[in-house]
Amino acid sequence: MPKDRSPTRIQKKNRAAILDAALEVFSTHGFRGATVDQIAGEAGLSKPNLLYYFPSKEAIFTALLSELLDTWLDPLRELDPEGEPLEEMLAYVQRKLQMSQDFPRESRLFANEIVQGAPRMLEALSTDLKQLVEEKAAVIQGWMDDGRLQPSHPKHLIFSIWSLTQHYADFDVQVRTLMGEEDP
Amino acid sequence: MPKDRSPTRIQKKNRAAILDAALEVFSTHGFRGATVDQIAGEAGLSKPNLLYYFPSKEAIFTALLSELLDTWLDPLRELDPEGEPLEEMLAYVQRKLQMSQDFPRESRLFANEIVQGAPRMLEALSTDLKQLVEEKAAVIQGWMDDGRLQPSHPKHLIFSIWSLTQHYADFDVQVRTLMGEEDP
DNA sequence: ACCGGATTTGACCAACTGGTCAAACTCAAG
DNA sequence: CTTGAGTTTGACCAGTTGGTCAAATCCGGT
Repeated sequence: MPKDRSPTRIQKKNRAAILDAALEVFSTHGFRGATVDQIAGEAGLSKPNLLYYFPSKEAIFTALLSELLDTWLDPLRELDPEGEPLEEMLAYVQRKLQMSQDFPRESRLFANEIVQGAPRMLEALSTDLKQLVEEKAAVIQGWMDDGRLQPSHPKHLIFSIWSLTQHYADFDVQVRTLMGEEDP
Repeated sequence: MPKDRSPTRIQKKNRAAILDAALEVFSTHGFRGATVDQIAGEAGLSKPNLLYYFPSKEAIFTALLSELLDTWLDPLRELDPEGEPLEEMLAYVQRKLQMSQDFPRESRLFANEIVQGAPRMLEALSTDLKQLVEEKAAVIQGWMDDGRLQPSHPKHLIFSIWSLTQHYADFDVQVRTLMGEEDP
């Protein structure tokens, strides 16, 4: 256990390597499907060495989640209540799409976890995510009430954006298989 | 190993129970996350007893897949090349939505597998599914060429239908968490 | 060069997991 | 009731996995 006083150069490097490796492994095998050995190998460390930096597999996963959630929610967070409604919505879709394209592993990590009932993410979902969605859904509802945006159900509108933008990252294999080797 | 001559009453009952239990467990934990003991317990059998009916965990999964794939593809299969384009597309969405609502476990089973790279499904994807999609995409393309349907990319249109209709089944926990306890 | 904390590792463990097997039990047909 | 195939189970095994630990090694500051 390293002292909690200002992380060493080595600590910073290894922690980062571990989290990156964990993202890679967790996102392709899910929590249970991933093994500590696999993550350690991917990070270029031995298993005991990895467990010197994180007390448990669970801890790695948790650390990874909290590190990623903020980034993941940024596109929605940037939705500006003062902006032009349609413009804002289209820009949001754009950002979300970009996010899925740039960070497919993150997308799959969340997908994996949520499909399986989000046993290790429920708290984050019902606090951080819920609060943000509640807030932004209210903004969208306001736009609809003002007649500045086609009326529909704000939350379901958000869900439809999520499903569409994340589909190509989460179901990448399926898309790739069915599209053959054509251009995007 | 039961003789392959006409299954017994008990064989039929137990095989069905096992497949149902397997669907339940595999769909919520993924292949690796599921344990044979769990499935056996859910089916009301002991582990060795379950393995008397199926030679391995892998075999259960495979049997489940081939049993389910046909049903799962039915909605698309029913798309009628002779029908009225827009009507047919809307009816397809309707059927697919109904399917996700009636069989969320099946949806999650596939989602789980595909998100993880479909290691045990690639063959089915690249043969059965690919053939069907190829065929129906051609039909849709025909409709578009004839100007009877808004032009777009048929396969991507299909993907968007899939992503939307399956989202509520696959990400059920997230939807439920964010919607609170409101009515659908 | 030396020291003490930081880092790394090989050996090890207990729990779990997929799977086996022979023995026991059930059940339908004669 | 007997019989033999069909069914069930307790005991067991080997491989994997998350995690521990003491000993060894490395590294930065003096």
